[in-house]
Amino acid sequence: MENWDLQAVVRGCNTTANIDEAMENSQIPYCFAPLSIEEEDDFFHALPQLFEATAASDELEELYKPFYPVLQPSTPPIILASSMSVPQEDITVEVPKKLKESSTICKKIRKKQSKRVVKEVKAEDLFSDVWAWRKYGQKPIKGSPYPRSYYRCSSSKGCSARKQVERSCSNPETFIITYTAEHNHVHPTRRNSLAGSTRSKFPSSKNKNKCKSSLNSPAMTNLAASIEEDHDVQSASTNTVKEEAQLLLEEDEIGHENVMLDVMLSDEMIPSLEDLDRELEPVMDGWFLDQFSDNFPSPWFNIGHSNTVSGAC
DNA sequence: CGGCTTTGACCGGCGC
DNA sequence: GCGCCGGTCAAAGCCG
Repeated sequence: MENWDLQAVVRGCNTTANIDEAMENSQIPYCFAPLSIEEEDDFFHALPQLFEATAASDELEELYKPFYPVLQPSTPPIILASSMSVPQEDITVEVPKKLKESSTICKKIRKKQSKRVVKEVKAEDLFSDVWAWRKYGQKPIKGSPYPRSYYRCSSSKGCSARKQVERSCSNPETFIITYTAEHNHVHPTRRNSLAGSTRSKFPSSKNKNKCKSSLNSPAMTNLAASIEEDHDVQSASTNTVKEEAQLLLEEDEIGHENVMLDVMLSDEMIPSLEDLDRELEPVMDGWFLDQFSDNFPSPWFNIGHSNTVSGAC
């Protein structure tokens, strides 16, 4: 184990405090009482921000559990509304007798239970993920014009963590990420090999591949892939590259505070802002340079609009 | 060579 | 029982 991890774990406890503080600042009410499944559902929909914080605290709790007795003697773990991380056995115990009598309902509950964490993020936040994900499937979803992509954690073999990425129907600018299961390992110090991660969907275009190669983060590649998928579906989109670039710029300015809060509260910030910043700095520097320099279209935009824009890198 | 994406096939749950 | 649908598998091919 590297020093990074140890420091990260120590600082991670401060992250919990950050969440605490951030939630206070955002005037999001704590909810200490456990909620019913239906209440949870409503609660999560009503308070997506808190939902994200919940996801973060869930993983934090798991991650730092071994250190609780030492590091949190006076600050008990925050009990948030979500109890979704409770193991299945525990859930079975908590299910009312009436529900137990109905296997169908139980199954429905379990199915509901399996969808643990749902996040709604903007496109630019899709890449802010310290985990390495491997795409293992994609399916068109009935009722949705956008396909759903299935990813499993490739940071560690045997990790059952999964996520589904789907563009929001109501707000196509955002993506709905559904996390299922939990990581059975700590955050990776490095992501997995990038080999193959830059494969183009359009083998005929070598230029596009080269553009993709400039993305040295698999998460960036995932984002690119998602956007690419979306643009496959939305081939009739009338937005030009610059229009979308402007849109992203505006979103970034307008939603800057919200994005920052989201980032602080999300699990991507484990183990700490500083550590992640250190890791992502070279990546992000290059990315933002590409993204917002005058030299449009950047590689990122080329990827996003590979169907509508000829490669120019 | 290992790990990635892509994509058709397969499987299980669910409703009719 | 049948068909639909969502989720997963696995082969093929690509990339560093």
